[in-house]
Amino acid sequence: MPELGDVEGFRRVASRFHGAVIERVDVLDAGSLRDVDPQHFTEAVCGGRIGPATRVGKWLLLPVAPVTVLFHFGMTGSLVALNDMERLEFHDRVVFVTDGGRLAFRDPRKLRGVYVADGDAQVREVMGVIGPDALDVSPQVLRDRLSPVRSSIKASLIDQKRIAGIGNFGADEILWRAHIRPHIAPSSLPDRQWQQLHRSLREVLSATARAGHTPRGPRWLTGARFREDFRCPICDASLERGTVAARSTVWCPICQPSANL
DNA sequence: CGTGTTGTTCAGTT
DNA sequence: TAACTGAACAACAC
Repeated sequence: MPELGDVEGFRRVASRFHGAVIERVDVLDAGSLRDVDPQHFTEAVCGGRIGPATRVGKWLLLPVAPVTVLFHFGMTGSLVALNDMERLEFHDRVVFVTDGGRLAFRDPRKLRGVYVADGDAQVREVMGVIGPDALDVSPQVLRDRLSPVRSSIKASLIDQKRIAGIGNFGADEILWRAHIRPHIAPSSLPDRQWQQLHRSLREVLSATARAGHTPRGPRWLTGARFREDFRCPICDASLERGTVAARSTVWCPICQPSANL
């Protein structure tokens, strides 16, 4: 699930803990703690006060001075606030017990996890090489960063080192709204399609960030993706499914023409 | 028991 | 070299 919008939702969950003090950390799965052992992690954050949560691409950063806790949610991770009544769930991996409630990193598949960094340099090191957040890129930056890709426009959109935050569903959604077929080479896009791509990107990402997840309503391709009839919400044509950039990909054969005329 | 999966990394190939 | 592809990771649903 976690793409930019989902992580933005998790950021809002975390922001409710701004100012809370971490009293204890329950590490239920040491493997979800990346590159740090439970003792070291616990010592680093216990007694610390939680600062304002921020998001960069698909990363969530939680300052606990003097360190920063980083979360990456892989495909199945989430961040949940638990009230005093609620019991832990089986897939809760790391639980922060604070004076303002409990915050749990939940992740059935354990593909990513929780990291800790000391200082900005280490934060950047943990996140690796990633491009600017997708919600911050101008039309010009978008074009400059994606156009060198020689495979497909979809591959360029989900490449985190070009721009950060777009995932598989988001890329399909953006390309569908821009009427661009995912297989098309960036080099073949005319000016007006780059403009349309940027508009669609803003539309999709701002809506997903506002919602805190990728909507699956009647006007969303992501909705149609899971609907029984599998039809385009714009033109009602039967959608097509295939593999692009090694990911499962859905597009409309009518709304997203295979060539630019 | 296969097949598929919203993310990333790495080994291997072009 | 750089770009690209596909398997692997872990766990679960179907």
